[in-house]
This record gives sequence, C-alpha cells and structure tokens, in this order.
Amino acid sequence: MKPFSIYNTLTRKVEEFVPRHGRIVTYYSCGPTVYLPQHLGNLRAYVFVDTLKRALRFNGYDVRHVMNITDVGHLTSDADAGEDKIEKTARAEGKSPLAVAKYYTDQFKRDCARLRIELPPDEESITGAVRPPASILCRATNHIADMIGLIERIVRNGLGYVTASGVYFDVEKWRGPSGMGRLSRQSLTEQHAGQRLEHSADKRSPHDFALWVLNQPHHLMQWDSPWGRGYPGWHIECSAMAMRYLGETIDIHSGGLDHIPVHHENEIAQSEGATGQPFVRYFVHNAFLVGMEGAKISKSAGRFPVLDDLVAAAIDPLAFRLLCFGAKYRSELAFNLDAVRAAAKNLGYLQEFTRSLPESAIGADDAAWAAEYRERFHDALNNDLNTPVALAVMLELVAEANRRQDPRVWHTLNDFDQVVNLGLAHELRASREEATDARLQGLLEQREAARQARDYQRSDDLRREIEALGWEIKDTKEGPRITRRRGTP
RNA sequence: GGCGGCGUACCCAAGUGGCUAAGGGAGAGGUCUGCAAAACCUCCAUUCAGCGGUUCGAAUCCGCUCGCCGCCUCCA
Repeated sequence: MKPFSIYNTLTRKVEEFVPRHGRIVTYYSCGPTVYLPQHLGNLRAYVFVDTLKRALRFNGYDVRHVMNITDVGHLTSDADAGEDKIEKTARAEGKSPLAVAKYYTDQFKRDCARLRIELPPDEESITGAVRPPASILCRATNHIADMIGLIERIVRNGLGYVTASGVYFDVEKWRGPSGMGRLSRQSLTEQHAGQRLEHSADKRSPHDFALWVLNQPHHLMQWDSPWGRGYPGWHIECSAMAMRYLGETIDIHSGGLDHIPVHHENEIAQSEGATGQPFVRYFVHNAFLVGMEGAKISKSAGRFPVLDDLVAAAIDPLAFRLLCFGAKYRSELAFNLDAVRAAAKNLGYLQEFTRSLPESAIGADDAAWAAEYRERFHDALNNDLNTPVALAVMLELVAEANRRQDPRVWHTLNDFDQVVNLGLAHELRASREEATDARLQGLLEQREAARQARDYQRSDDLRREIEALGWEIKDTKEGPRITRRRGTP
C-alpha cells in the first residue's frame, strides 16, 4: 500500500504526507465570500476540499477541519473607490450587509448539502462548548477580536506600522522561515516589474498589505480597534481563525490556485511574522473549472452557471460531484453539458447496480476477486489524489461484478463510496423501502398478472399508471422491479 | 513587462522515458427481451497542437512556432 502523498505548493513536489501529531490532521480550507451565489467553479473547489478530507479519513486520519465564511467585505477594486463587495450587494438588494451574508451563507450550505459536501459544524449551532470544537465553520465577523490580537503581535514584533489609512504589514522587514515570494516563485522586484495597480501613498512599499483599514467612513461594517474604528484587511481572517482553532502551525491549507501569489503569500508572512513559527506544512491548491461561459446552461447570458441551473436542466447535482471526481484536482476541468451528462450516466450506472443488489450479496463477504480493486483504488487515491483513476477502478469493479454475475462486492463498493460519496448506502436503503410500498405492490401484481396472461395492452396501461405515480418498472428475471423515477435524463 | 500553467479520439479525462496510449460518455454492430429498460460482448487514437533535437527507445526530456488560460498585493 502506498502512503498518502500530495503535491505541496511550497516545494513544488508530490510529497508523502506526514502530519505533526500522529493520526490527527489539522486542515484549514479557504471558504466563500458570501455576496453572490457560488458558481460551479467555486463549487468544484469545495467538492475538492470534501474529497481531500475523505481521502485522509480513508487512510485512517482524524481530520480537524476549519473553514471560514468571509462575511466582512473587501474591496471590489481600486476603480470602485473602495466599494465593498458585500456592501455593494447590500445596496443593490436594499439589505444590511449581515442580511446579505446570511442569505448567501444559507444558499452556500444548501448547495453543499445537495452535493453531499460535508461542512464542519457551524459555529452558530455550537452552544455551550467549553473548549474549541475540533472542526468548525466560522465567520470573519465573529473573530474580529482574534484578528486584532494577531495584528497587535505583528506590530509588537516591529512588522506592522500604523498610518492614517490603516495598519500595514511591512514586507521589507520580514524574513520568515518560509520566505516571501516562495509560493508564487516571484521575487518582490519581479512582481512589480509590470506595476499595475495604484497603491495607497501611506504604504512604505507597494507590496505592503493592509492588516486593518482606517478612515473609510462610507464603509458600513466597522469595529473599534487600538488604532481606531475600521475593519480588517482581507488576509488576516484566515490566519486568525486557523490559529484560533488549529494552532500556530497547521498541517494542510488549501484553496484555489488564484490564491497562491497574494492571499496565501500574505497569510504566510503575517502569520509567521506574528508567531515566528512555520504557518503551513502542506499548501494544496485546486485548479479551475473552465468553459462555463459557453456552456449554454445559465439562464442569463454572461453569468456563470450555478447549481440551480443544473437542477433546472434535470441534472442530478451528484452528477456534477462525479464530474469533478473524474478529473484531477490540479488540472483544469472543461465544463460542458455533454461532460456532465456523461457523469450523470455513470452515476445512474452505480445507483442502478446498487439498487439491484440481492440481500445475499449484502449479507455475505465480498468475493475474493474484489480485493485487487480495493488496492488499486487506494493506491490511486494516495497518489496525489488521482481520483479519475480511482473512479475508473470503481466502474471496473461494478462492470466485472455484472459480467461475472457475482454481486458480492457491496462492502468494497460502499467503502469506495465513503470517498466518492454518491450516497450509495442511502440508495440501497431507499430501494428496499420502495419494494414494500403496499399500493404499488397492488398495481404491480395486477400488471404482472396481465403480463402472464399476455394481455400486453392492459400491462402497458398499468405501467403508465405506475409511472404517473412517479415510479419506473423494470422487468427482470426475478420479476418486476420498481424504482423512483429520477431527474436524470 | 513578469510569474505559473495548458493543448491526448466527436466530448470529458488518466498517463510525464520502455508491456497493446487507463476509464467513461457519444457512435456502430450484436446477445438478451412481448414492449421498454438494464446488463453484457465486439468495434471505435500506428497516435498524443506543429516542427526540429536528445536517446537504443518520447505523448512523456530540450528548443522553437502556433493556439488557449490564470495571476501580478486594499483584486474569490
């Protein structure tokens, strides 16, 4: 069995993963900024986070997962004269920033549920906890004090300076263990060779970044701080919340690869500037979903498709999950309707196989021939999360079971599904419940009697009647079998 | 201007020096079948954007060309 290995952006190599503390893995993943619905590209990132977590668990690790909800706004661009994204939506929708954040947070959680993405427990649902929970979904606005504390440490270490427009991190002075520019491989001078943005005149150096922003009276969300009323810089929330729940050095930090040059670079600088300790041991970045512009699925042109667009097209959200699983997290995934429909087909194949499993196969041990699939699946997973190969193994396992007419693979399949997470165990349970529905049984028996009597006219009429109730009939050697009609085309 | 990456069949997508270039979808044919569905079988890239080079051997390494994309610090 190969050990779990993952590509570490810090070293640009696939490395064997070894956590700091035995079987416990501390994991921080960048969460959403809640001012718009999450589009499919964003959701791919969260499917990846979920898959990484599950792959770690498959290897016996206990994952402590922290994910942030960015509910304090950051600026849309310099050109907007400092307009905050959340406040922009708030003004457009005539709501308060917090109401906007709540609305889109709820929508995000609903989308994750439909994709079977397991989020950490929401801090707002945790009550009366004496010690910090192992895993948590936490909001920036609930951790302002932590951020201020961290900024104070940075200032005390001589790495932050206060100006009229805010507190900035002094990049020139910092010489941390990881080194500025290490993630992006760009030296500071290289980064500014092509100067693009104007910067605040208060900054000592153009690449210094804000820890705390001051004197922005039009900004709706403001808090008191030792430096005056204002709001936190974009990067500080991740450092503060990661440290609050996971400690000063965390095992894994993940995010989209767009975060490499700025967000994560700055996170490292400010975190290590405060603690003097390495902040992250394995930095993991996922690639984008591309081609959404031409996907012809979003209702309004120019908008990236969202999960509701798939649902409206009668595509099971789990097909999207499987589509993501079918590509490596480090490769761009080209999205189009054909691709997601192909995934839907595979989803149906696995569900259909599961539903048709006989009790004897579920009660028995798996066939001996299934063992090699388990090893191949595990090796693929451990090889830098090679999920497309893992999926191939899963499909081949089912194909061989069908070919041999030997269905004794349920335990293996279900174990794979702890990572792929299509809810096959739920599918199995549902198929059992369906078969015991009394009213349907009556109709089915009538139809079967008609078939035996070769009264196919009546048989087909009854089929239509059953279908109208939302069920589908399949005639098998063992007799008719009904399943709930699915939205999958 | 800088940094990083991508281009494998009609579509999605593994493979990054050496068995016949994984797997899936679509397509074609077949078995089974009252019909339908499912399932299974067979076929489906002498070839990996193009051109050179290194090597006994390259989709995999090097160079150039073409095309595409992400990021560059108060930008998810």
